[in-house]
Amino acid sequence: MYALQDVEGSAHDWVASLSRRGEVVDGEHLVRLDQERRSAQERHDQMAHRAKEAAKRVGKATPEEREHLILRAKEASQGVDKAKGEMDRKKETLKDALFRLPNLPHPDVPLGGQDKGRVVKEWGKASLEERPPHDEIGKSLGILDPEGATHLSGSGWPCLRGDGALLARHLGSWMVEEHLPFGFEEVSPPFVVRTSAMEGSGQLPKFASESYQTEDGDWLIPTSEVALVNLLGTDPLHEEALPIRLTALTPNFRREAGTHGKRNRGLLRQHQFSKVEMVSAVKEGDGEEELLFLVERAESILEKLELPYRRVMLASEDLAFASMKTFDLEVPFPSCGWTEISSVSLCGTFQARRAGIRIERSRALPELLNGTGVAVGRLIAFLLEWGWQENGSVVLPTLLAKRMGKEVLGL
RNA sequence: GGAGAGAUGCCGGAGUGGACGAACGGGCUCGCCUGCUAAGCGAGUAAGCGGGGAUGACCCGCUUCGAGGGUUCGAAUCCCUCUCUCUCCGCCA
Repeated sequence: MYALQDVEGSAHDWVASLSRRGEVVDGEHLVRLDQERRSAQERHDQMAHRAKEAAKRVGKATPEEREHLILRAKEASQGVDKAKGEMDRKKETLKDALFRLPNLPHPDVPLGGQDKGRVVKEWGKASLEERPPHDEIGKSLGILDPEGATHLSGSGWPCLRGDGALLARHLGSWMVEEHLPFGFEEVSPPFVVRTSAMEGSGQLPKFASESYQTEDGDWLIPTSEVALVNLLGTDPLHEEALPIRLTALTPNFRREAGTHGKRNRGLLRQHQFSKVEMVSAVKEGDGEEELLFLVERAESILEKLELPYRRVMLASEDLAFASMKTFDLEVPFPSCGWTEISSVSLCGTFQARRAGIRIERSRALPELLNGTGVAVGRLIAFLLEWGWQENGSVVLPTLLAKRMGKEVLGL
């Protein structure tokens, strides 16, 4: 979201920048709306001034002149109502237009679509030799129960059992514990949020169809980013407290309508999945540095599990609504290739403005960032394929083996 | 779910129809005083938007006393709705 008062000077820059995302915006229209809003306010302010003066005169009037003055004041007051209605409409129109604009891509971001993402780092050795897909491995080990999930909930829902459930539980809490020493506060937020929260972090108004809405009009969080980001807006932030870092392990709910196929099977794309999320609020100007910090946090998870990955800078058309710059971490699935397991985004002041996140006694807004550190379901899926052996068992990374109390699943 | 109370500036807290952007206290800032982390004295201290001005100092106007609507010439003050907080009851993990 951009500031109303910036429209006049910046609308044309926005248009140019947004076109890099493939977003077509009519800049002339924005400028026109802004001019209309200004002149509407001028008219209103003048009339309100006159009406105020008239009302004051009534209060001081003698009984004889009173009646006459009230009549005049009444007229003035009616004029204000009209002018106010006009002004409010103009403001609303402009706000609504701005509200629908996504964040501006960072200049570093490569131009184009999905295929234009830039691999900026590779770690570990990616063996892509043929293996069964993770869901088959999981099923034969008895740790994935898609039939059970379907029986309960229909297609697209996860059900982990036995070592699968244990693995999910260990991975989730282990990852949170990994982040805590780096200045993160752990949060266990509500999984249901108001519409205003979804708007604040940028999931609405554009992507309503992607999320589940309750009968009361609230929403199941599609990511705990929604909860964590909006949590920051409860009270103004203390400047000395920055950077503020929050992390949470939560389930996330997405409709993901109409997604089937090889790349989406098993745990890869579900209506419910849990992940560890990280959110940071930093001083304006510190966003880029924090972005790398968060990426490295996510990478350290994979490195400690001795899993190969690559870091990709997303291209402009691939950015999320609120993001200006995003790094994805991808892992090489033998069955279906490089697959996202973490996504870390710099949102600048975009969300702060939408969600009303302020710094106490300061005009500056904080920059916000969010990132996955990392997704539990996809991590399990990758572990299954990565550790798979000809005899059908799955070798666990050393660190995890300790925690699980076993080195191999299925023996 | 039922009953009641409340929401005012950075904080506390007055204010029940006009002279209230808001008493008073605290805090904070600047200055004075005191010769030295105390006490005292004085002044200042909301934000947003629009206009003027050199995109400065500054000046003018509008809006804002939880949010939205209503009554009125005029609302922090009256009415309605909503949100939130607190207390009691019910219900539960």
